[in-house]
Amino acid sequence: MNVLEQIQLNLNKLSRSERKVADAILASPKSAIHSSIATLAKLADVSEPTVNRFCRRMDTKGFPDFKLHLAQSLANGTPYVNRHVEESDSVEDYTNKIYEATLASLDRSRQMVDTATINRAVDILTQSKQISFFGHGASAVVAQDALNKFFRFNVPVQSFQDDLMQRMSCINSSDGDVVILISHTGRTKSLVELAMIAKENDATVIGITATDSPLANECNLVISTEIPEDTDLYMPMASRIGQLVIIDVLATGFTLRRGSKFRDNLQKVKQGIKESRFNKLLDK
Amino acid sequence: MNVLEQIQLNLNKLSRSERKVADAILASPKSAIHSSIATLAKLADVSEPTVNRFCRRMDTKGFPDFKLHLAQSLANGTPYVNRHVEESDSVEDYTNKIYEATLASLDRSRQMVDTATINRAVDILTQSKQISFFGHGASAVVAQDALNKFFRFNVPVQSFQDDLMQRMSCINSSDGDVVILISHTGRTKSLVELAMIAKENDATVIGITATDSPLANECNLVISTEIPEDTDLYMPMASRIGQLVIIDVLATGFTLRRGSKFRDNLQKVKQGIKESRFNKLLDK
DNA sequence: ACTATTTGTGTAATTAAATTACACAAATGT
DNA sequence: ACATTTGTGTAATTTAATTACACAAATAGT
Repeated sequence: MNVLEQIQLNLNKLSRSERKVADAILASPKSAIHSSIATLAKLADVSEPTVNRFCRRMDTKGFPDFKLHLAQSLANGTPYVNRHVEESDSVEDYTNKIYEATLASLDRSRQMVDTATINRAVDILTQSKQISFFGHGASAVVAQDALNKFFRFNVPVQSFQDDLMQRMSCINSSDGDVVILISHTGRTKSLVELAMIAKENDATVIGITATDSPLANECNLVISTEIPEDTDLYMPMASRIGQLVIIDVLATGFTLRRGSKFRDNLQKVKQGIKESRFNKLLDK
Repeated sequence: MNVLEQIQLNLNKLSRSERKVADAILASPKSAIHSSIATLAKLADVSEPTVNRFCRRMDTKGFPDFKLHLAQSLANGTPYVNRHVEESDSVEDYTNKIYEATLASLDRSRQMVDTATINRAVDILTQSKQISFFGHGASAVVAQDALNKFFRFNVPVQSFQDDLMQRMSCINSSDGDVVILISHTGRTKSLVELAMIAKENDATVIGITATDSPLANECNLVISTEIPEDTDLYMPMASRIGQLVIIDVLATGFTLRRGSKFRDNLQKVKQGIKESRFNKLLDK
């Protein structure tokens, strides 16, 4: 796959002239991708066909194709890595680290997301009488965001931050109601209790939480979010970003499932908001 | 840097024929890097020079150079391109599109973030008597999240969703107070008014909003978030994710600046939360 | 509304690049 | 030492990319 590794690997299987080509490329791969076969041949002190043969030997179709592969190998420079913020970090340092950590976390959750579960959740949501979103702390924010999104759809939806309100809501829930519980760790006691109460009252409980957590075990359906080893002191919780995107996905699936009549409504809401804004054409 | 983003960005600045080329490439970037200028021209139904001109417009030296850049863009795992959600999309389709759109948006804002401004904002925050976070709709969620974060630091911080409360708070603000206003478009009337009120009362106003917007013009300091072309019906607002990360960065900068005594406090808060959770060792 | 100018687009010619064919040289094996 | 394989370069050929130019469309200015 990776051409640079490929070169490295077959280095001693090459002939003398081809070896010269390999050395020239390895010495400065960045400049190699911008040279023509002629300049590279000159640089390696071999003939042009030799360079071409070398490329073929590296399992590429020819010199241009080889350059393409080489470019791709070089591009995989910075895979989003979780580097922790340190006390001595400059603004640039910690800003970059936080962005990278967030990107890494999102990328990981993208790879982990189970679309079958998503689909099942959308199923349940579209058939529900009422939807409730509950969470605490950072997850309360996510619940609030979800409320915001689903509220536009003109469906019965609610979200409370207050524990008592949450409990009352769950106690009053019944068959056809959906309760979505959001928790990063899945260990928040009150949320686990909410799940139990809601289930007792025949509501469907969906958890956006860590797999195999106490909360997950009480849910009818779990959209699992990966939980990183241990969040250190400075690092902000990237997890809530992942939760938000899952809300986005659910909301989108919901809209698509509900059909066209529904989307007219969405458009109407968007239009309605416009009046509270400065017109784009008028300013300046 | 990234050619795919470059294409996406200049999409509406292209002529009709060049747009066809852009569409053809975006439709299948992987196959594009393996085609010659002739096949690509045929695919896009334009002439070869048009393809070449398109490449030049994307700040590359020519077609081969363009392919090189494209290859590099593709190599970074996945092409984070904003492909719009369509009615016919499957679960996998829209899930992927949303994740990619979010990742793309985050990646872009990472490149655009101005650390000097961040530093300035952290300066102001650390020296403030009180911090207020205000926003509406999706941005209210971000304000809430910010409250959540800064509250842990044991500094005077507040956030209201209610417009009247926000106004009263700004009216009562004074020198040394910081008001952080969050708005995606920067055109929300009430927020612009808040900025004016707060400024009149000598508070420092920081905006997390679009550059050159009415709101931005009223702020003492603007942390600018890019504003994408036009958000379509299905696509969720990836912008709030970017805003959240900026909050993360500010909070981190704030902690680092405040020194070690401060961080003990953070640890204490983290410890305090633990009691509301199921112990990791006890369950199962 | 018509003309001038700019801007965009394709055809054909040109140039540059890469590949192939072939010949010779070096190395290896008999 | 000779035959055969393998490697390498020169020159020819092919292919791809670019440039030059002409025409068409759109825009702006009488």
